[in-house]
Amino acid sequence: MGKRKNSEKYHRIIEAATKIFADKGFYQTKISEIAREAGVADGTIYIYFENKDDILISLFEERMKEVLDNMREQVSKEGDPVKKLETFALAHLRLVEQNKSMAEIIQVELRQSSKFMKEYKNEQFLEYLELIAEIIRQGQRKGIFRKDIIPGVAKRAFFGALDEMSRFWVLSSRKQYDISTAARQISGYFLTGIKA
Amino acid sequence: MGKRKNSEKYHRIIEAATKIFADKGFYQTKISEIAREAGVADGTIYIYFENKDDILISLFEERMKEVLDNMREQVSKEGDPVKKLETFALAHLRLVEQNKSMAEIIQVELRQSSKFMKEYKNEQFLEYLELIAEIIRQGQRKGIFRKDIIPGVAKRAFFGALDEMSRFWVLSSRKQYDISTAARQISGYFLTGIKA
DNA sequence: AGCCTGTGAATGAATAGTCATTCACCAAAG
DNA sequence: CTTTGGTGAATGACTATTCATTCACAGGCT
Repeated sequence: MGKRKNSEKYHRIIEAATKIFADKGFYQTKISEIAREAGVADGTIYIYFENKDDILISLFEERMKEVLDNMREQVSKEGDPVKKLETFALAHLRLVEQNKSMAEIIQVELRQSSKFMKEYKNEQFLEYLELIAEIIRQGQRKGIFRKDIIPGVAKRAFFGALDEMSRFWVLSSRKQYDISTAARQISGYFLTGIKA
Repeated sequence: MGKRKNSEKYHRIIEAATKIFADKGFYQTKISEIAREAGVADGTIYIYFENKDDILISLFEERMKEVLDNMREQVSKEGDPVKKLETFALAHLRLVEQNKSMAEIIQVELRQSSKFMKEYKNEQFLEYLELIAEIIRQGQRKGIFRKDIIPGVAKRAFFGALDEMSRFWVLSSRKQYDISTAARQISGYFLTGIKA
């Protein structure tokens, strides 16, 4: 059954689950609801996924890989570490904007995942963070960023700032600030703060 | 039953729940486990709380009020907005350090709250954020912080940076950086970034 | 072409287990 | 004897998961 992941139904289910998980939360979501949304029978879901957890995990991996690749590419287009960070911020927030459901899941459900799937290490996410650390290290090597900045701390601070902004975005209905303004502000003062 | 909240058992249950929610997550936690941990019968819990959700909500309100008051006091001791923010960062991270279980719950479960308790607005938390915004506004009035900073964005960025740092703290067992170093770094570059 | 048959995807009703919540009963205190 | 706080086994609702059955189709046979 190597074709499971290529199947159209596999993707229909993932999409349905993304929508409903984001809407009601993982535990609140019934398999039968996902099935209805995807237009398949309850049982069909178990042809494509091992269990409910597996849907959530698959959904991440499917999407995060994509996001990570995309981000890597965008960042690598820029040579200057300062520009790289600006690009990262903007791209991150744009991604959230364009993909609200997925963002909600990452915001809320993934946070839980470390609990209910102790064994599941979210490699992709760690790599995503590492991307930031790498940019910072590069900037330090070039003498653009202060040497006393600890990349392991800074990457989290930068990501955290963006992430908190996204949370606000995702959870509030009316958008008070537009996304590029927010991105500019965040990368703006962050950069000023770490520049040599 | 006006004495419910003063009762010793009430607090024992809250404490037990805090510990177990943090450990396994809200949905994973059985009432019977909380009861066992608190050393009471299952039914007793329903004398002190309406239902499972109510335990979580009470647990927050009980604790957040305390935290908020404490933070307000510490911050108000400082006159200078720069110092206020530094104090805030350090106090926040210390709080996390001293209260790992509660921090985990805020990290993970509170994020969900808007899902599973639609009606529950977390006022206290919003006030906590507003505390940061207020400091920033004050700094702007005094001409210490740049006028083009949007307090509503900056408060989230600052909190987000701290929060992401805490997450790292809470979820990782070995502490790579000590807390005051992290606090100094974060408030450090944040401040540099927003100073006039 | 028409017929038969093996295959496996898909179905959804039935199962099986889990747990929040209740409540009939207890014991201590007054 | 009555009240009160407490108990924990029993209840009942809820749902993830299973599995016997259906169905559509491919391709071999006459």
